[in-house]
Parts: sequence; C-alpha cells; structure tokens
Amino acid sequence: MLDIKLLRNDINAVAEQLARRGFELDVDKFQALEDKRKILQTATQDLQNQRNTRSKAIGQAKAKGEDIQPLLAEVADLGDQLKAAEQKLSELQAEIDSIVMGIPNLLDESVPEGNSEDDNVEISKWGEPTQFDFEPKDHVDLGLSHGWMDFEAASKLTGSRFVVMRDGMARLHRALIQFMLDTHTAEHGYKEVYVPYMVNEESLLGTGQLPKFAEDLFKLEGGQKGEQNYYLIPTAEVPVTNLVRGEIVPGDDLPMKYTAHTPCFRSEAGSYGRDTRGLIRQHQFEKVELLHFVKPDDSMQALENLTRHAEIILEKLELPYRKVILCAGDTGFSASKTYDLEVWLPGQDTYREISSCSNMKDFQARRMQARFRNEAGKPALLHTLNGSGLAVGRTLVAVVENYQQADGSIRIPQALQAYMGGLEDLTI
RNA sequence: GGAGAAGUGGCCGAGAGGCCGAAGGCGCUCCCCUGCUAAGGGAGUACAUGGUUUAUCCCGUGUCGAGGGUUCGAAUCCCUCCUUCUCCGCCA
Repeated sequence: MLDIKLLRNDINAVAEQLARRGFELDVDKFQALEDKRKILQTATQDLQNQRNTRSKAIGQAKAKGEDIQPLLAEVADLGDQLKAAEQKLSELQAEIDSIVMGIPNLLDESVPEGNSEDDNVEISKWGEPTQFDFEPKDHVDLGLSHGWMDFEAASKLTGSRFVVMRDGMARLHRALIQFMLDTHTAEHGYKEVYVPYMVNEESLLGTGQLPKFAEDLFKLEGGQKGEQNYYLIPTAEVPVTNLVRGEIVPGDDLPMKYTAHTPCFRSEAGSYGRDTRGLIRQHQFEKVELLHFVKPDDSMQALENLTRHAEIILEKLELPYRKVILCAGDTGFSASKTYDLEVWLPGQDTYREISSCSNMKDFQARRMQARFRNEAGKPALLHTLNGSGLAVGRTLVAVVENYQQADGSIRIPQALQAYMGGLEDLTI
C-alpha cells in the first residue's frame, strides 16, 4: 500500500511513476473521492464532537441534580444525523481503500524501463552453459526412464501439474532442502522458522496477494471456525512476513533474517498451456525462502545481500546461472525492485527463473502496520524483503539436467553428497 | 468435542454507565540531589487519523481482542465471533 499522504499531495507524480510499470491510475476519480471524503469526514467529526460535548453536559447536569429533559430534547435527532453521516463516510472510505489497496508499489529508480520479461536486463553471469558430448535429455525423460518421477500416478491421485517422486529422486529432493536450510542458518545468519501452510485473509492482504490476485490462490472450504476461510500459502513469504504484522519491534532487533522451508500452492490460473511438461510449473512445490526485516536505510543493501545468499546456493551446487534485474513492466505488484536468478537448463537450452529476490520497501509494512521504534523512540514502518533460496523443484530439475551422464545416471553435486549418505551417483 | 475463566498502554495491573485515553506499579527519557555504590525528589512517556502544510504546537475524531447492538453518553450492559488459560474427552 502506498502512503495515502503521498497520494493526496502529489498524485500526479505517483501516476507518472506507476505508468512506468503500465499501471494506469485514475487521478480524477481518486481526487473526486478524496474531496468528498474530506468534506464528509469533517462534517461527521463535527457531529461527533457535538454529541460528545452535549453528552458530557448532560452528565454534569445530572450530577448536580438539575433537570436534564431540555438537554435531552436538544440531542434528539443528533443520533440519526450522525448515524447517517458515519454510514456514508464508511462507504466512501471503503471505496477509497479498495482503490488504494489495488495500487502497486512504486518502483526503485534503478529499475530499467520495459514492458515484459524480454526487457529484463542481465546483470551478471556465473559459469558457462554445461557442455555435453552426447545429446542431453530433459528432466522429464530422465525422470521417467528410471521411474524416479511419476506424473501419471500423481494425476490419478490428484490431477495435472502434480508429481510423485520415488527412491533416489525423492531423497535428492529432500537433500536439497536440508542443504539450503543448513547453509542459510549456519553460514548466512538466518533464523529458521516453521510456519502454518494455511493462512487467513488478513495475512494475504498484508503481503499483497489479496485483494487483487485471489484467482492465483487455493481457497479452502470447511473445516474452519466462524466465517473465516483459510488459504493454502502460495509462498512462505506470506506467513513469515506476517509474523511482524501489527507489531512494533525494538529498533535493536533489526535487521531480522528468517528462513523457512514450506510447500507452496498455486492455482496457476492464466498459465494454461505454459510449461505443462515436467516440474517447472506445478500446483505444489517446495521452496526455501529468505526474508529480511530491516530499517528503511538498510533495505537496498539488504536486497544485494539476500540475493547473494541465494546465488551462493547455486554456486555451491555448481550450477551455471545468470542474474537479471526485472524491468518496470515485469516487476511484481508489491515489489519496488526485483532480481531474478536464472539457472541454466540444458533440457530447455535456456536460463530459467529459480529465484526471485525483492525489496518491498514499506509497501507490505504499511498494509500490515509492521513497525520498529526508531532512534527518536517513535514507531516507523520497517522494510520487508524476500527471495527464494531456492525453489527446490526447479533446483532439482537443474541438478538432474546439468549433472546427467551419457548412460542416464545422475552425478550428485559434491555439496549434496553428505546429505545423500555419501552417494556419488544416482543410478538405476 | 464438553465444562469453566479471561483478553485494558512497552510490561504488570485497577476500573463495573458520565468527572476514563484510562489509577497505581515496573520499564524508559530528561532534570535535580547525592564523594563512589546504593537510594531519593521532580517532570515526561500509547497508536491512528482530520483540520494541515516538512515538522513542532494546538484543536478535534477514533481506538480498552474484533464486529454489531442498547443509550443523550459504553472499557463498563447485551449479542456474535476470535484468541488464550484450566479441567474432561479424543488423537499423531
């Protein structure tokens, strides 16, 4: 959520900024609503003031034993007026809120212009695309031929875009998770957290998945109390970031760095026909997430650090990758600046996204009222960041494809061997 | 799942229709006193938001778990929900 004051004072500059990412802000509509709000709110508060003053007078008169009937007559219709005014104001406020909640974050100055992923800019490259002296297969062929991946079984159990993994592949998948968590906690200073995989609506509003992107989520029916409906998390970003929702943390506690492994559930609405083959785009996948809560001045540096922590996983696994900065049109709703890490996939003969690291600045914090006590002792919004470190399913794909041998076996990266009981190869 | 109890500022805790944004204590900040230590005295100390503009000040409004209701007036009374605790049951 953007600062409402910024919208009131400098809406044209905001609109101009948002146009960079292709978002059109209806300036006239917003200002018309704001003008109405100002008048209505002043009037309402004036009525409230009258009510309070007169009620107080009644109380004092009563205490002195005076006759309060004349006073009561004076306030007779005040209540109805007030109720009507409050009603109108809250309707108007709701309308303004829904507009404001639908406005994306302002982009950082360093974000390049552009409309789509084709305009993203490569920042750096690590390693070279893996060379083979045979025709490399993609992970689906490799997985199927050994019975390691079973998409048919998964579709029987559930449906399309799920997988069953068996034997060494299932273990390799698990090993990756342990390896990533251990690296981030032992070497990068993160605290590990375990969080719910279902969250309520407030949490999704806080991180920005709602109200705009409901169709991307799995919403649960039944089994929950009251009228509250739960959602499956689309990323650990939601539960972990919401840990600070409504909190005022001591300034000395910042920066806070958390890592969490969770499954992620995405409906992938609107992506029909894309990446239907294999593990690239599943309804359920595992991810190890990195999150920072920092003071505003530190967030740009924190984004560099966080991205670097994700890069190190790829380097330890010796997987060639490149780092790109997302252009204005490709940067996500809540993000101010995003780096994607793209790993080399021989099966697709291209780089594919494996991590996305973003600085949300105060956008999520404002929605969540996540604050810290600054030097002056006053509460101030903190900054939130998150990134994948890494997407486990896609990392598995990268390992399988880059480490494949001519005979169809998979070499196990050095860094993972300890997590595989010393195993050096996955063979049939 | 059943029975009961409770949610008040950074923390503890009083408050039971009006004089309550809220006693008192702890903590924190500033000042005074004190040779050091320990102790003592004084002042200040919630958040959001409107007027209102970078900010301060001032005035107003809202907030005592959340949302409704009763009332001229609600932390206080009523209803619904959420959460926590205790006991019982069930369970990985």
